[in-house]
Amino acid sequence: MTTLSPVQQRFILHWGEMGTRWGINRTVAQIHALLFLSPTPLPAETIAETLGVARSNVSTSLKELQGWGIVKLVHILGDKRDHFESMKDVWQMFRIVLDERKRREIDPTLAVLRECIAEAEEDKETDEYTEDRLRDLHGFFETTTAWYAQVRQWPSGALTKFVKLGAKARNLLGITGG
Amino acid sequence: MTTLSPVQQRFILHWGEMGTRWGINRTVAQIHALLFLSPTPLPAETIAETLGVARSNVSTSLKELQGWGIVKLVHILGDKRDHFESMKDVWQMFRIVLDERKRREIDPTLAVLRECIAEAEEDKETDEYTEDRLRDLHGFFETTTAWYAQVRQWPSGALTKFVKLGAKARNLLGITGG
DNA sequence: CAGTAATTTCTGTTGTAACAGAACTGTCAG
DNA sequence: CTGACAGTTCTGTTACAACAGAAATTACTG
Repeated sequence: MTTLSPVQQRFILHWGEMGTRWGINRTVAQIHALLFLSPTPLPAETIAETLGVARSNVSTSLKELQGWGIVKLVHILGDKRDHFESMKDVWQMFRIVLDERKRREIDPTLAVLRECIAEAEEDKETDEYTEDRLRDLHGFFETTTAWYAQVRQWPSGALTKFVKLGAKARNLLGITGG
Repeated sequence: MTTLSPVQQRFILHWGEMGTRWGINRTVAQIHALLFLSPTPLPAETIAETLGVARSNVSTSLKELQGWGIVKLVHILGDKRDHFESMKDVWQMFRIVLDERKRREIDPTLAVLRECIAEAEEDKETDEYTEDRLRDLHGFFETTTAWYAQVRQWPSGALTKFVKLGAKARNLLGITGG
């Protein structure tokens, strides 16, 4: 894996690019892509060589990926170096990422909204219009997170079944109008 | 609106912070927050003063927001300046943002994956393992986007109903096992 | 057809995250 | 205890997006 095939290279570069668009460090995303494609766990040194980045950079990025919980440190018999492997189950991987982003970003946002609304209720320096908009937003996040909490428990095959049901799904649920 | 209440200020700052975490420019997000809270459309000049950023920066950011389709240029009778207003329907707003991100990021990713898989099938320099992983990923994005295409058509109230159904929903849909 | 106000585009600056390389720490073998 | 290697942390550099201010453009108005 020290040298990459054109296909591997293309995917890793694209994955890095996508990372930046979603607020993920490019190198972090590239390392994740590399590990995701690798059939075996890789040591940090190999990752650095393959991607052409500094060893120190790899160390930091791996810490980040472990923090997300999608990369794990493993040991290989007869090799004292740390090796790293990516989670391979795509569904579980994205579930973890979504959970984590909810925890890091959505939950704090909900907290801020609640506090803002509470404060706006008291001192009437903040106009009513602002309060209404914040309530809307709060309601939106409340509903969508509750909805996600439910869907995330579906087995991965369930989404496929749901898709196949098509428009029938809404009828089955009795969800009709606005 | 030239001067902000503490609540408004807090929300705008937080929204800007959240923006950066999701790959949205801080100022762009702040302007969006300001317009979202504003009961009336605002001219660029006012936005610049209120947020304390350069007029030119506001101009660029407003273009960006209009590009996303969540801010519109409007005119006020008797005022020749351009005014700007944010979409207020939170559900529609996020639907638009999701659509746009799908178009800009998910669709190109699907294209890359398809091309990578096609190329991997031909020249066997790329090992089979890589091909399998790319297929997994492609399947994942295919399913989730098809699923989103369906859910996005639900009226906003439908999600609330779905949440209230709780675990019953899966039974109604006949979605049982993995 | 000036002259003014509004807006956009251009250009140089700045702040910050990402980074490389060095220094440091820890671990193990002999 | 010493040397070699793996891994982490620190420090200075770099690259780039974000930005302010100036210049240019556009749209009116009298």
